[in-house]
Amino acid sequence: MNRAIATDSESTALGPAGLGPTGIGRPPVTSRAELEQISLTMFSAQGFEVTSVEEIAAAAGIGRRTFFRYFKSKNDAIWGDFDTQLDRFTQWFDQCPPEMPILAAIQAGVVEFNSFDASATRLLKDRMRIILSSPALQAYSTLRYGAWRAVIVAFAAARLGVPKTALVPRTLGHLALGAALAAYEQWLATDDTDLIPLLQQSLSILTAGSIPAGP
Amino acid sequence: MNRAIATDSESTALGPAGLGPTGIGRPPVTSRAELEQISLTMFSAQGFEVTSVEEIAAAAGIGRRTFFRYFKSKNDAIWGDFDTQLDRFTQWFDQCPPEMPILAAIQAGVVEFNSFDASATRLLKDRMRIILSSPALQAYSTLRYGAWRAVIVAFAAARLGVPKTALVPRTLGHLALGAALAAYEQWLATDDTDLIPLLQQSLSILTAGSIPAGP
DNA sequence: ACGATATTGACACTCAGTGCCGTTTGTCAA
DNA sequence: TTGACAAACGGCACTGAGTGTCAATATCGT
Repeated sequence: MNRAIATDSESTALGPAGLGPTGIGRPPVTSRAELEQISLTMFSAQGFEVTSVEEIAAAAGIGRRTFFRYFKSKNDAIWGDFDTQLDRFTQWFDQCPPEMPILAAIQAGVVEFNSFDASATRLLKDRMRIILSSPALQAYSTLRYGAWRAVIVAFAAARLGVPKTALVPRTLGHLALGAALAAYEQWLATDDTDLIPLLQQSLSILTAGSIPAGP
Repeated sequence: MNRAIATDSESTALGPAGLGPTGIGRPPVTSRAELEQISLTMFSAQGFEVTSVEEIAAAAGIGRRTFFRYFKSKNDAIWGDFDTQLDRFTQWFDQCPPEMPILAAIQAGVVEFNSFDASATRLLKDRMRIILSSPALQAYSTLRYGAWRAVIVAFAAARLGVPKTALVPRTLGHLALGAALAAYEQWLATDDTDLIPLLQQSLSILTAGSIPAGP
């Protein structure tokens, strides 16, 4: 008990991401990135549920116990530098011109957040595929997305001059996330489709406030 | 692996909800409803995480193994007759007049879904409070809400004459859920506030396509 | 009373996650 | 070079969720 709902940024921030601040002490034998790489590969190859932490640790040449020093849970192994991405997300809104309408800003921010080069996009797709293929990961993603929503909520609250706990910013956070998730699902369901246009469309339903013309 | 994403309606539907179809065989020693009642009480009193299944089983006078015959997981113990509620949800949309605009229908359907008498409303609030206070339950709720979204997606797809896998219905499902979740959170965060007006407001952002006037 | 039937609960097992603690491996200062 | 120090490592033991198996138990119909 006593765990805050959205305060899990410490979960990934802590632990030996690279090494300790000074170069003192025994150096880490691996890195978060390397473990993530190995985990991702194994999850893709044989599935998330059937891949045990013990297997991953063995493949990485470390002890099971050590794995949990790099990641708070097996679920975390797939989220990479999500917190860093969130910082980028926050900064975008910080630098967003005040004259841009709030809904337009949210739409642009979300699109920007998901704009990567081809290789990073491929990696994102692999990640999302694994997440959506595993109920456990899908469930866990909700907690991660809570922090994502918080970025939007903070922006909207500031723009509207209301507390972050007000209904409107809270709702905008959920709506933006919903639109993004719909785009993700669609992206994964169809081959050779670009994510960005899908995001534009799903967010447009929100920002334009209308449903595109029928078939 | 090989588990469908949204196909978990069997999870609660199976198991001895009351007793077997015929009255033959050893009768169940308890019921899903009774176990849910006990679980809810204990979760409220001491918290979800610290309450073990063993404790619940002991309090109910059954074996730990038996608990898992009534509920697929500890998480499930709190969701009551959610599947039945979903049937009600589906039926509402089935009987929704075709001339009602799709967004208005979604708004009305979601409001209707959450309209209970005072006692059921209190129960719902207790449930939601527990869910939002536990990261594990909050995460798990995503899977349950997947079935909820599917109802909206099916309705929207039928109305729009597009497959259920199309982007627009999918997005509407996520957006409606997002609005509902925002209303729930707000409802729990403030005392003596009615859920329905909050739902109206959050859904209005979606259906009216505009943000209410500032402070 | 007997057989068919369905629930129960005990046992054993896997796996995620955690606390504890001694060991290893590096850096820095004397 | 040596020794103190700091940090990561990994083994061990433990809790708790979830599952497979199987004998015991309780009810109904004949």
